[in-house]
Amino acid sequence: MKMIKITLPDGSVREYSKGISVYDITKDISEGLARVALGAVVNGKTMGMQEEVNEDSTFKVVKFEDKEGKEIFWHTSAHIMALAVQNLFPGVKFAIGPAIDNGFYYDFDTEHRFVPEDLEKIEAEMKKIAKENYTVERFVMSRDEALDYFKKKDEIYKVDLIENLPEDEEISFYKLGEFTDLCAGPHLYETKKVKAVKLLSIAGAYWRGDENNKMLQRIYGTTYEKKKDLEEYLNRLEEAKKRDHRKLGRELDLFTIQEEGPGFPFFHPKGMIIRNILESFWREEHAKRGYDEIKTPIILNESLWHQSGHWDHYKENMYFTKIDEEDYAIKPMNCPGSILVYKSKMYSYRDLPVRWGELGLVHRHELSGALHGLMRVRSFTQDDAHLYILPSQIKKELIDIIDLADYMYSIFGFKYHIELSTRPEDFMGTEEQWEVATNGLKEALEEKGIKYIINEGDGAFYGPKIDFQLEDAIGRTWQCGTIQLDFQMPERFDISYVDKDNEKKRPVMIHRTIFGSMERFMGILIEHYAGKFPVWLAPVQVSILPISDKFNDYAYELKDKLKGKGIRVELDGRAEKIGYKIREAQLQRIPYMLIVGEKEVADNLVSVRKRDHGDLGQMNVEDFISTIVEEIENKVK
RNA sequence: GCCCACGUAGCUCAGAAGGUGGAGCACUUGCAUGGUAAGCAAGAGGUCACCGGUUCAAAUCCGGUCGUGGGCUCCA
Repeated sequence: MKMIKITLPDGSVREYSKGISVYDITKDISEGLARVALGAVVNGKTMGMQEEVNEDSTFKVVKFEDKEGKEIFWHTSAHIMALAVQNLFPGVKFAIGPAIDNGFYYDFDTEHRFVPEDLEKIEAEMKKIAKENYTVERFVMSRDEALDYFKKKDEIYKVDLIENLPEDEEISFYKLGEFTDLCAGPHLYETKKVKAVKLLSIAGAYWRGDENNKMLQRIYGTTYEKKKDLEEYLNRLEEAKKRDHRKLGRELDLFTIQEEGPGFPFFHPKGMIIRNILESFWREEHAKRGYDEIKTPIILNESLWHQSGHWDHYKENMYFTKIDEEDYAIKPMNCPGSILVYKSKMYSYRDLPVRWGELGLVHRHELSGALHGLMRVRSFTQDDAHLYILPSQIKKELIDIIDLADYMYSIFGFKYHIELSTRPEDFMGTEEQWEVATNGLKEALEEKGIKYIINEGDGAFYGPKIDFQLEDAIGRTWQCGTIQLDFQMPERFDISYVDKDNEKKRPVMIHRTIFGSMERFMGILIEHYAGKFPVWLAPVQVSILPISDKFNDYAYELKDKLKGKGIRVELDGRAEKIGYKIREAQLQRIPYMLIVGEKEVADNLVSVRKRDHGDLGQMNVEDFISTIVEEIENKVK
């Protein structure tokens, strides 16, 4: 019998006979461990308890708490759901059913239209299956056997999947009761570990994510080992919903989106305060770093968009109009406008880099189903900038932009991750140019020691890009900042500078944003702060609340004094009780409430109540003013 | 754009097996002048998203359009 060596996390080595199961190894390490283990990471590969180990390996047990454990758990849950659906709705065809971030889904193809009541039925069936404790069996077939098996069952999606698998690999299957699925695994050994089940929603999804394919029905769900953990997760979802920027936007009177303008947001006075502060912050930081600001027209002649390549690559997303008999387009991007400014004169190599910022209003026709509050709109202002630089300046300029973005995000306390998008199918220019540009971005990131994910084929049509992804309240990430390196537009528009040798040469262009769009960034900010904006951003910084309207005179004096210091202050002089006024100010997330009554009037004081700290007691008016002014100036978080 | 669900007062929602619409909050007025998260009372406010069909009668049933939500696709 052949023996293999298994190295445990503590460094100790054990010997077993070849073909031993993950379960038996785990059991041998510790009986107790086998009860909580869901699988193991063996030589870096996650395996289920039923799988066999055949070579010398490092071996680490995984539990539900581990990322790999959740993946196993939810993947099996997807199969349990599939079996439940098969039991309840015979004739359903199965597509794919993976584990995702917080649960799993499975895509089904059936004439039956799933309705919410079905979810309850399926849920009940899943619980039954889990309780009856099926074991999940793994076996392999040859490619031909596998194809034959699914063709007989008319499982067209599985056949499609197998046909796209590499020719020489063995094909693994997992069998759960009467449900046998093509699957790489790994899976739970037995279903009884699944103690809490919740199906969350029904959605449409195209087969293989391609809109030309048939739309399947997807059911999303999640499961847990303990009922308590499921409840906790559902509570978290509820809490997150409370900070949805669309709800807070209305409650705090920041913005609305009306039926008359789907995807075209209306900014209310309080929303504009935040927006204007963000713009001032943006202008200050850019001015410090050698940027100048320009503004270019929203409507420009269609010929410009032919020249830029937008007509060929972006027409579907553009709006058009006519002026007299001429065709015009509403700009979907700011770059061509910026380039026209550049072209209006001659440049020496000494003038470069030229850095021009533009808070540019663009319009893009997004699909109606894609619109989402402020996060996805059809009209938005990009905090754009275009840099015209010498090829030798690429790395330094890229690094400076990365630093600027990092600094600006840090002011808000944002976490983000970076993605690098490479050449799309529909690209302009040559493959060599793309390679140089992509490597430029990679080098800048690597020099900064920043980790990034690569999105193959997701670049803009004119160049590769780095994206900064920020998270919203429920963990969805949104692209905000972007840096794009472009060799195409300079050529298309034949822009140049005069080099030392008196030759005209082509500058390199960088397109970049930090906020991304003012709209999206505000949406993210609202959710990030749950409406509790720090004092420097808060639309109303101080609310003065007289105990009764007898003290309104003092309150008005106080208001003028604060206003004189540039503080955004409101006065609630209504004949209401103090508790009522506090409640309203609190619901409006106003950072400071100043309560004034008989005692304060007598000694020129204010009683300070802070949004998240409650009553701070009495304070001298001047002291309060200097405290808050300092907080504003330092952009205290 | 596609799949599913939804659209009743400014907001949150109830109601309607077809017979001329309801609550709470918000708003207006009156009373109460109250010390750290909702004082009392009265009033005003809706062509039940829009268009069409069925019917003696439609907010309710049917069809379409628009919009919203969750996904897919796409993206700042």
